[in-house]
Amino acid sequence: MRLDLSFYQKDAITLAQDLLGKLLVREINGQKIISKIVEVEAYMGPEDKGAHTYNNRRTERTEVMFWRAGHAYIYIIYGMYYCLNVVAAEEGIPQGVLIRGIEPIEGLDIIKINRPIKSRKIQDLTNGPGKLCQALDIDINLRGTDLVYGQDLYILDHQETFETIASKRINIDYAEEYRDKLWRFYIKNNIFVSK
DNA sequence: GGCCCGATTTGCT
DNA sequence: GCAAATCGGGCCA
Repeated sequence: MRLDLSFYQKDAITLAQDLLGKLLVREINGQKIISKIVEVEAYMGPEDKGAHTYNNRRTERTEVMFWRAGHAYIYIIYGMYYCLNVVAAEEGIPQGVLIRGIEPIEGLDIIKINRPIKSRKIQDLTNGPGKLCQALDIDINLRGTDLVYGQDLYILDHQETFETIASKRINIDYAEEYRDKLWRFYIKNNIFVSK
């Protein structure tokens, strides 16, 4: 069953943990790629010095973060990769959850076409925020996609038991006291968690 | 208009 | 382990 609006209407730290183990679905021309979310990071809006929306910075890029929860905040990083985030909290509060790692469940053939790599390790297909966007053919055209009511990208509920690990977020050394917050969460021992 | 830098990945040493 | 790749966003002039 698809997650409804109320699922997303919570703070990003809680949403991040709740998203672990859920199934991310990408539909392209009627074809489905289904994957399990195994690694996430929370970005806590105006007060979080590690977030794009620190101090309520509202620009063309960050605009979607201020929208109603359940939209896709997508941005370009290093001029060549995309990152996917799920907007959290209430409208006007720019919090979101970065998806950093997913485990392919269905549509692995499509993933391999979207992301040709030399490595024969299957986890190298989707164990990173830029990698998984390439694998799912997610780019700037999907910015602002509605995960609650749209068809291109959405998330299904899924029950499963696992152990969650909390750690520091990756590559935000500039975030001062927010650098050491344990706002990265991942499923213990899952090989699709980034390194 | 110009400059600096990044919520990353890859390939080479 | 480390630096290159590569370019739009943000900010200041």
